[in-house]
This record gives sequence, C-alpha cells and structure tokens, in this order.
Amino acid sequence: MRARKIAPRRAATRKSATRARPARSIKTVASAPASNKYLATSVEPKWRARWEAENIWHVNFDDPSKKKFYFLTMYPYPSGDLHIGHWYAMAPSDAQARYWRMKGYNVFFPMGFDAFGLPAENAAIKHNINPYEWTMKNIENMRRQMRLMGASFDWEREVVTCDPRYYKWNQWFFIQMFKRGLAYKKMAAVDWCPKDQTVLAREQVIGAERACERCGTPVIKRDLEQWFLKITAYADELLDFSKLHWPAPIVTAQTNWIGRSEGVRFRMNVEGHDESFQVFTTRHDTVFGMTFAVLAPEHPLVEKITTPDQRAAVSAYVENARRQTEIDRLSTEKNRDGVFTGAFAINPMNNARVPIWIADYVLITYGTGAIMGVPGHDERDFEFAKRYGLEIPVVIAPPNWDGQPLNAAYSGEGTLVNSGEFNGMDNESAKKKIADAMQTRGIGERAVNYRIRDWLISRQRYWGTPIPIVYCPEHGAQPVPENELPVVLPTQDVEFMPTGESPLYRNEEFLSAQCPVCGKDARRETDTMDGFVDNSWYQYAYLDPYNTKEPINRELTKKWMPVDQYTGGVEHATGHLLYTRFWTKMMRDIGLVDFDEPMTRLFNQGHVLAYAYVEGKNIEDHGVYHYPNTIEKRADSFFVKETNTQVSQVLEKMSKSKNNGVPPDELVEAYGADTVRLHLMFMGPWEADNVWLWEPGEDWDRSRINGVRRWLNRVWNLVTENNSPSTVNTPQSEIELRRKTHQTIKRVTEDIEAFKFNTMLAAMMQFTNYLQKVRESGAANSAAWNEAIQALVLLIAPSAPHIAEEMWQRIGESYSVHFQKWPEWSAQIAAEEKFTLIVQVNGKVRDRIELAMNVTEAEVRAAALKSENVQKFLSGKPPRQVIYVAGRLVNIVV
RNA sequence: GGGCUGGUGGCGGAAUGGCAGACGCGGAGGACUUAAAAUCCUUUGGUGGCUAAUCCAUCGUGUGGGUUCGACUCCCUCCCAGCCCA
Repeated sequence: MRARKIAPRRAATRKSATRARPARSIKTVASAPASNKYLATSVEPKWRARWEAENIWHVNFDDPSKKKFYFLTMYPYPSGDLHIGHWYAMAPSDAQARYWRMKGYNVFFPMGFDAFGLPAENAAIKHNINPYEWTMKNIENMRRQMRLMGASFDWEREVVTCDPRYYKWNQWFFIQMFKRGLAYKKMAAVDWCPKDQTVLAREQVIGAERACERCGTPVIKRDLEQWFLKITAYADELLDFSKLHWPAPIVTAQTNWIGRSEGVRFRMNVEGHDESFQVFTTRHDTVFGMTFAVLAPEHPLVEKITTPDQRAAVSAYVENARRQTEIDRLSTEKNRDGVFTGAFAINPMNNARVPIWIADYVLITYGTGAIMGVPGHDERDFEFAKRYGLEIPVVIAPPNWDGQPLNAAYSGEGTLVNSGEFNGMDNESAKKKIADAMQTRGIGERAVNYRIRDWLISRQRYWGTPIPIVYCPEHGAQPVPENELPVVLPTQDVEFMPTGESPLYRNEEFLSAQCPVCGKDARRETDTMDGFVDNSWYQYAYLDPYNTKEPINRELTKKWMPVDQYTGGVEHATGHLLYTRFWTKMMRDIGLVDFDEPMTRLFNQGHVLAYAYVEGKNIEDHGVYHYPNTIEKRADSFFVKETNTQVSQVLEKMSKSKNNGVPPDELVEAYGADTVRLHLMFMGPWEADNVWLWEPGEDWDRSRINGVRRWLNRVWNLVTENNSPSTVNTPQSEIELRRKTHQTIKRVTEDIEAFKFNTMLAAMMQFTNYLQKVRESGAANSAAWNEAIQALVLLIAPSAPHIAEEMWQRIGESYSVHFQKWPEWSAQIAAEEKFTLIVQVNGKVRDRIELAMNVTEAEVRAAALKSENVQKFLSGKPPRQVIYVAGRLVNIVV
C-alpha cells in the first residue's frame, strides 16, 4: 500500500519541488482507501451540483413567513477572469448572507455584470472582435469561476447591463430627467483623454499627474458640448446622512466632495465700463480689507476690460494658465503670480477703488470665477500682495493686536477695525450684519456655494448606452419617443478606432433618424452614457430583470427595497455611491419610489494586493505591466526573462489591468473552495488591505493557507470520526463543555454580524482545540458532546458551506445545513462561575487569585490584601488607596 | 498642500481604559516512520535570576510629553507608511 504510492509521488516531486506540494498532499488522501478522510475535491462538486440542481438559492419573493433581507455586493466588471481579489469581496459577503438566511430571513443575494466600458472596446480594436461577443464570452467564464466559490447567489435574477433590455431603461430615465431639466447639454471645459479619445468624469481622472484612470495618460482640457445630469439640484439633500448607517469615512468623503460653503455673493462694478462681475466669499466680514480683485484667466470679462498697454501681458498669461493643471495652479508650493488688467473695480461697501488682476489661483469652475483680494486675512492673497507690493490693511484685529502690520495673513477670530460702521464688532456677528447690509443696499445676497459639479455623462465611445436624443434642424434636441426605446447599439459595420468622435458618428444607419416632432430627417445623438449610469439603479433591476413594461417592478420594490446591507470597496465613495443616492432621489421625485436612500447599511471591505511588475518608473508613467511568471529576480532587482528589461516591483490592488491577478481555479483544485474562502477571511480584518505574497522564482506563501486547511481537517476528524463519548465524564466537565459551546456561539454570532471574520474563525479554532482536549481526556457525556459538534458544524456553515453540508449529513442530520436554524446561546449556560482576580500594586500585576463569581467586594479586597506578593510590597504599612473593579481587578496603591 | 486611516513578536494579526501578543503561520524539540511527507505532543517577545516552576524580576505596542490608581487604547508634539481629495 505504502510502497505503491511512493514511486509516482517521487517522480512528480522531482519536476517541480514546491508547486506540487499541495496537490500531492491531496493525492495521498485521494488514494487512501478510507472514505472518511476529508477530500475537498470530491465533497465540493457534489454539493454544488445538488444545490444548483435544486436551485436552493432562488428566492421566493412572496414568502409571507419570513422577513426580507436584501444583501447586495458590488458586481464585477467582466474583464475575463475572476481573480482572488473578487473572492475577497464576495466570499465573506456570501458568508454573512448565509448567516441571515439561517437566522430566519428570506435573503435575496443577487449577482450580475457591469458590462459596459472601455476595456471591451479596446479589446475590439486590438483583436478585431465585437465588444458584445468579448463581453459575453468573459461573462460565461466568470460565471463558471464564481460557481466554484459555492456562493449562494440567486442566478435566476442576474443582470447584464449591456443587454438592450437593461439599457433601454437607462434611456427611459434619461428622458424623464431631460423633460424635467435634470439632463441638459452645455459647453464645458472637460477632461479629455488623448489616448482613449473620450471625455472623463472628474473621479475618473486620478493622481497628481491628472491621468486617465484607464490608461494612465495625462488628460487635457477641451471645450466640448456635453450632456450633464443635474446632481447639484440634490446637493443639500445628499448631505443628509440621517437615514443611512454608512461608515464615517464615506460620509466624510461625500460631505467634502459636495463641499457646501455659506457666504455672500456680491456685484462689483468696473470703473469706466458698463460692466460688473460677481464675487463669492465666505469671509465677507473682511470686505473692508479688499485691496485688489482677481478674475480667473478664463473669465469672460478679461477680454473686455483689459487696457491696451496690458493686453500683451494678459494674453500671454491666459495662454499659459490654460496649459497648466489645476494641481499646479492651486499648489501652495507655487509662487502666486498674476497680471494687472489695467482696470479698476469699486468695492461696493466703501467705494474704494481696487485694481483688477488676473491670477491662475482663481479657478473659473469654482464659485463665480472671481474673488476679492483681502491680503490681511487670506494666506494666498497675502502672498500675492507681498509679491506685487499691494497694501495689506488689517480689518480683523487678532486678540492683543498691537496695531502693527501683520507678518502673515490672520484668518482667525477677532474684532473688526478699519471697517466703518462695523468697527468693534466681533467678526462672527459682523458676518451677519454685513450680509444684511449688502442685502438691504442691493449690493449682494447671502449665497451657498458647492464644490460638487453636475455629472458629466457624455462619452465619445461605442460601448455604452446610446443617449436617446434626436437633433432636428428645426426643432433642435428632441427625446426619442418612449415607445421607440431602446435605441439599440448597431452591431454591424462599426469602426472602433477612436477618433475623438463616437464610432456611432460614422455609422450611417444609426445616425439617420426622423424628428419626433415633424418627422423630417434628423440626426441621432452619438454620445453614449457613462457606465456609472448603469449601476445607479441595478439594485432595483435585480428584483425583476429585464422588465418589459416598466423600469422597475413597483410591487417588489415596495416589498424589497431599500437594500439592507451593501458591501463594496471604499474607492466608490464619491462616484458610484453618490450617484446611486442621487438616482434614488430622482426616482422618488418622478414618482417611482417613496423612500430616500437606496442602501441602508454599507460595509467597505479592503482589497487584496499583490506584486505587479511595471516597466517605467511608476504607474502614472503609463508603464507596461508584465505577468509575474515572465519575471526573474536577480539579486534585488527584477527583469523580464526574455528581453532582460529591468522592471520595478510594486504592490497594487489585484486587477486584470495590472496583470497581477491570482486565478481561483488552481487554488480550488489544490485546496478546495472552502479553504480558499476561509483563508481570505482569516488573513486579517476584512476592512483592511491584505497582501497576497507571490514573488517570481518562488512559490507564493502557501504556508499561511495551510493553517486554515489543517483546521478544516481537524474539524472534519472531530466531527466524522467515530468518537462515542467516554464513560469517565463528570457533571463538572459537562457543565464546562456546554459553557464553552455557548460562549463560542456567542462570539461567532457577534463577530459574523460585525464582519469580523478573522476573530470569528479564531473563536472556532479555539473551540476546536478545546474539543480535541475533551475528546482525548474522554471527559464528555454524549448529550453535551453532540450539542457541541452540531453547533460547530452550524457555525462553520456560512463560511465553509461545502464541508459543512457534508459533515451535517455524516452526523445524520437532514439536508440542508444551510436552512437550519442558527444556534442560540444561553447567557446562563455561557456564564462563568469563577474569575481570575488581577491583583495589582501600583498598577503592576503582582498576583492572580481564582474567585467565585458571586464574591462580595469586601471578600475580594480581603483576598487581595492577604496575598503574599502584595504583603511583600506593603511591608507592614496600610495601603494608601485600593481601587476595586468588580469581576476584574484590585489595584493597591502604596 | 489638505483630509482620513494606520504603526503591536521572525510574519499575518488579537486586545479600545484593567493579565499585551488570542488565533494562525514560521522556528525549536519530541512521538510515529527504514526515511520523508502528513499527523499528533511540547515549546516559542527580549534580558536577567533562582530554591527549575502553573516561578520571580525587568524591559517592551513608531518618537517625546500629558491625563489616570492604571494607557496599545484617551489628549498634545514629532516621525513614518498607506489610502482618498486637490
């Protein structure tokens, strides 16, 4: 038996010493005659097949006996391969969804694909394949890989967003917004990626280099007519998080992104012109300290008011400013420079004549594109005034101010001086009075400014939802009639090479249309929608995918929305998570839903990082990413094996585009899906980023995954081996076993609800270790032992669903473990009878005393003082103070 | 530049005002084996001590300070890292 096994195993070992290891260990088990060994590769496919055949995760939406629970995790982009990073996001979500199911809820846990986007189109260009085919092929593969995980997704309600039956409703929503003025077209200076030849939304431009999120190319500004959705109309409401239980960092990020500031807007006249401009400020209490005004270089007034002798300098400056990035312009490192226009404005509060400058630290996109220059109380204005020798009067006196000029701008609280009738007021009340004065004198009014801008949804690319608009020479932009939806993407004769105009523009058949008003020849809009549109409402679509009659199923929405628990990455804070909130508010206002928020609770998990190998200095350099298996490590440097090019090793979030994704398939083959799931949950806290260590030339760090694999083996043996309880049990040992069982149930329950999967598993491991000791000592009676074993299997079930199902069957229980009641703990059984009293002297632990739980305070104090170790420190004197913490410790101060 | 989060053994991490290092990996020693793997047992923060054991002392959670009977935990300073925003 043993001899037979040796020969083939050795042969295999020679070939690849390290990589073959896990497979080898399983083979050993596989060829063993005993069927009671844990064998993931036979257990897992068996149960997956049965679950799928019986369709047990399909939810009956109308089950009146259970409360609904909508558990949603972000769907993936179908890039082609699932990697272990996807599992990191999905498997723990699945575990919690299963937990709620066992708690008796009717759990809906859907999955789908975020199927529109640039990679499909780029693949089309590169491999001459239709984006639809590319996407669908990828989806098929990813579905297969996801099934390997054994997740409890309800696949019958899958949604694929590139399906015309889906994006039809994107178009329908767009038309509703268009009719209400929430979708509009305007000329705007937008971020343009010269490589991808398309416009990008603000959050798609990343890093200090202002690079395209997809390809890393630095973006440029272009003036284009673009479609926008009016998210700013909801700015105030989006600041209200009272109906959400979302992580504080997301709330902060959205609050800052919206960037509400209260102040005043007032008008300043230009001397000698019939022109004026508006200024927004939050520091109107300093208005008397204005010694200059600044317009953004792009401000339309610049052209009109610049004097002939300043024209040349102004033009040169404007030209230069346009070429700079916003980062450069706002950087505090940079010298504040500008050019005088030759014109003067009048401060409406004191009729002071102030020079009008242009400077690039004023942005046309923020506020009114013009500011008042108050150098005494604004850091940037101060620098600017210093540079150009402008006056720096003090109008807010700092506490104990000596009347001398300031060395730096003072932006704190103080008393008004040099401010006419407002002198002597503290600056906060002066804010109110000055705003009132401006309003009564008709100079200006209180105003709120937001940092958030409207949502730019136009994309000049093919693979997205066509914007349902037709341009008639006579009637202008007209929405496509709703009964003609969807406007379908053409699949024939599409030229994908990016030119800066949508490929749809050169498709005659798509382009030609009739005006919905007059029926005459018209031209179709060729821009497509940003992919964030698709996932702004996909949570509704899951309830009734591809509804043919209405955008959402109202009846089911009433029953099932909002989402009870959402999980996904923190990187969506100011993109998707804000857009989807906006979308729900819009849906409410057009009468589709009667609630305000789409997802009640949110949890942000971290990511799996892995080494990526990039040619070129850094990521923003638009480097080429090489697969780890093409890399060789020499000394401490990394080289591409074939070309000898040196590359740098960087830790990056696992992703297809960085070529550092670890595919799940071979891991599942070697360890089983349950082990991979557990490993991902045990690596560290779920909200943290975790590193999947895998260096070229070396095998990845398999030792860590062996930990959970070994644990599963131990559990398996404990549960399945014939271990009829011994006869040597005592009442005391039974009480203790039950206590540990109930304590474990408590810990596991609390941890799984709090997404603390790593400590949840630690609790179960401790319990397993304890049970092994109990079994060895034989100190258990059968009732308590069976309770312990049953509880253990049930507690494992959400995290390692396959092995749990098999064990459940082997202990003679009825299928399926996943629809059993989650075990409950009794506080009474879990309660300890004794505790260890910590005895400290001056805060240092000097003794530990076992005491009964019900001792009195006097008894505890007496016991502590009696301790020899304490007496040693007291040396006969009475203690100065004794701190008593019930059930925990006594601290004796000497 | 701003905001947020974090910094704990050889490693991943646990402990959120009360025994620092749970649980796991790795290491060391042992059992089983012809041998190895697998498995199981013991041990494992540093230093020192002794009457050698469920022992004692001492240091120890990025830095420096503070609050407290008591600080990984709260407050302030600085350093470093990561993420987000500009």
